[in-house]
Amino acid sequence: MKPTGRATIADVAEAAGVSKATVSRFLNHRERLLSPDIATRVEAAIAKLAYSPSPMAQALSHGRSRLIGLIVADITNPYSVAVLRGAEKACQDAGYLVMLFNLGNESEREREAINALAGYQVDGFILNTLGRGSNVVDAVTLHGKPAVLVDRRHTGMHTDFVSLDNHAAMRDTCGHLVEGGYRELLYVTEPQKGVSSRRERTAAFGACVAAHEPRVAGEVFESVEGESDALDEALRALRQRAKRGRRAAVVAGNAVVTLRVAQAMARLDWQFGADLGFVGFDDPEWASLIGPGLSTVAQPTDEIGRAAATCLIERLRGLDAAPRQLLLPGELMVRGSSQAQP
Amino acid sequence: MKPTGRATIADVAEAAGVSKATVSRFLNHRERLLSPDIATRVEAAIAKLAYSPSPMAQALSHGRSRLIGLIVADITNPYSVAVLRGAEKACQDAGYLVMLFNLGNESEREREAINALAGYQVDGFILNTLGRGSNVVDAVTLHGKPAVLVDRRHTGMHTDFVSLDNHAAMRDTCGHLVEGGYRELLYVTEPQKGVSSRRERTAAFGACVAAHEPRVAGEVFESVEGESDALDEALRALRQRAKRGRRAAVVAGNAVVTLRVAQAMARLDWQFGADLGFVGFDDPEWASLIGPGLSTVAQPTDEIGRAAATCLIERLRGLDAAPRQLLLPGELMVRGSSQAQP
DNA sequence: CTGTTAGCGCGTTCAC
DNA sequence: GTGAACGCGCTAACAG
Repeated sequence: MKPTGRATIADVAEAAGVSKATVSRFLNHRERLLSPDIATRVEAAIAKLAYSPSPMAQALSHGRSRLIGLIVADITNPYSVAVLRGAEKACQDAGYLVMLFNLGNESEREREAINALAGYQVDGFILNTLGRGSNVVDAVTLHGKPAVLVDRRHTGMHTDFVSLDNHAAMRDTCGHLVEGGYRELLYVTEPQKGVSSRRERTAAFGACVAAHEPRVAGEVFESVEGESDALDEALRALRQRAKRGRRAAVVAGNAVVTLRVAQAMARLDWQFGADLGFVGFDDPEWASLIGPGLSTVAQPTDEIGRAAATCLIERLRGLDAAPRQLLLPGELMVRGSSQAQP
Repeated sequence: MKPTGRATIADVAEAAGVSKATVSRFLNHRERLLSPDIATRVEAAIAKLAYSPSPMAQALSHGRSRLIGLIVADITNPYSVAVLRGAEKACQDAGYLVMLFNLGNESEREREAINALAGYQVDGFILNTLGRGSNVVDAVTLHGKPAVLVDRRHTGMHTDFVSLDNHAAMRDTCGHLVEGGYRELLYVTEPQKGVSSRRERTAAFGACVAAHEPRVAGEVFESVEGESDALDEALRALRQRAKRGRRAAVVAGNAVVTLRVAQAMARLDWQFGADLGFVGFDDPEWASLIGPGLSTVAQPTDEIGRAAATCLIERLRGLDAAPRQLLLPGELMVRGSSQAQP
């Protein structure tokens, strides 16, 4: 066995008494048949030496690496992880490996990430990033690799896009609350900045309220990390408005916000359901354990990740269709926090 | 600009009017100075063309890829993700990229993972895997790459190892409970199988109880996914024993178990603190929101990941010391579930 | 059908 | 100090 520990194509060629090219053909162009005699000899040698081609050398020569670059805005975010999980699985199943780059919320590093990954000749990108300062388009386009956007779209970037169907999910959510008798709604979101998903959900909330006017009134509150006083105040104001017999409910834009609202409720010593209705986007495992259970909108995170990877791999296999848009449905998980109180 | 979109070393050489070798030396052997004149010319060309060497070609030729393979038993586990996060950051800071492989709890795939990553010439491995069927040693040794184990040690594998100091953490936990007047203790863990961390914690629990005997009595219960009845029964039995004035408490082996126990408490309609004391390993964000707040042992997950990566990178830089063992201290987060009830 | 040759982009001898 | 030549492992273009 060679010092490197791995057999090379040359070793196989020698062992089989043929040339490297023949071995290469045996591997890549299975369809064009080579004389059965030689084929079996090669096959034997390749098995005997436990040979498997070096992806790096293949990448260098043939240009494709069977690597997929996954760039995540913030790996702290459970949503990102859930997507990561689905995507990683789909990639593995298709014979691709995932190279991971976490931006740690520093959106300026996006370019750096793309370049670093492109250096390794990744075949394509899965992007779950902020997408502000849309020079990203150029970067990706520059390297000529296909990309899929997850959850957050970049303005002006015509690539495939996979996400929760925010509009439908919000419609279901608000419908459920209105039907349950809630009349004063407050949508709590993280600061929108340029993040498309936050903007979409906020817009959808506005549309839903408008659709139910004048029976229903709605407001939006941007919750900033660390500024818990403001959130407490917003919740108090909401309950004030609810005083004249109109029941009030909060809709949380994601799991982070849900956590903040739950903490605020604990500070105020209010009970979900009894004092304030609630539905939150994302369905963390602990949702059923808080108070009477938190109603949520469960995202099909695994499917989203899988769909993103599948989309990308189809492109890698040559699909040349117009940019697609996959909006996957969420599932409303009704628990105690949005049940009518007897 | 070339069709590939990226400048090669040849382009730089031509632009600077020198040979490729000179450019290569400028990059790698900065110490040995080449005539200042040429140096500046090369530097200019390299900047003008925005040249950066191809890691793949480097890997192929020089043998090192600046890639680190990270194998995770189950990316669903928040602990794995937390480690992943710390490791990824440390790797990035040191100029390495992470290649991710998720076993999805199929421990047989460990070999496959190692081979796949080795194919890409990863410089080393970070392993957070089950480590059963310890043929892994061979596999890693075979490829001659250094590795560092996180959280779970593989029997007979002499590599660096990073983990929580399970023994100390358990000592603190039990000490806290005993001090708080709890006398009947139940340690709930996932089935131990071959997982070293679970065995260590269980053993440490036994040792702690022994140290406090005969004032304190302790039992161990293995909670299997889906078999919630058995868990409910174990908790009832615990409270039975506590009847004669001895207060009872549960210690949960990790966040998964904590979740199961919390669900059981909800089913039984018992309150943490009032009906049963509780401390759980791992400190999920929602711990403070359940009942009066769940006491926990917070693992320094970020440091663990960072330490693992740092260890490995030191090895890659040539450190040739005996296998090290880093046991990082946990932090006891005291909340309502283990407070003495008035 | 198969072997020979020429690169992919880079590091590293070896001469000059 | 610097350039030419070779090899890393593999694929693709030509021959035969």
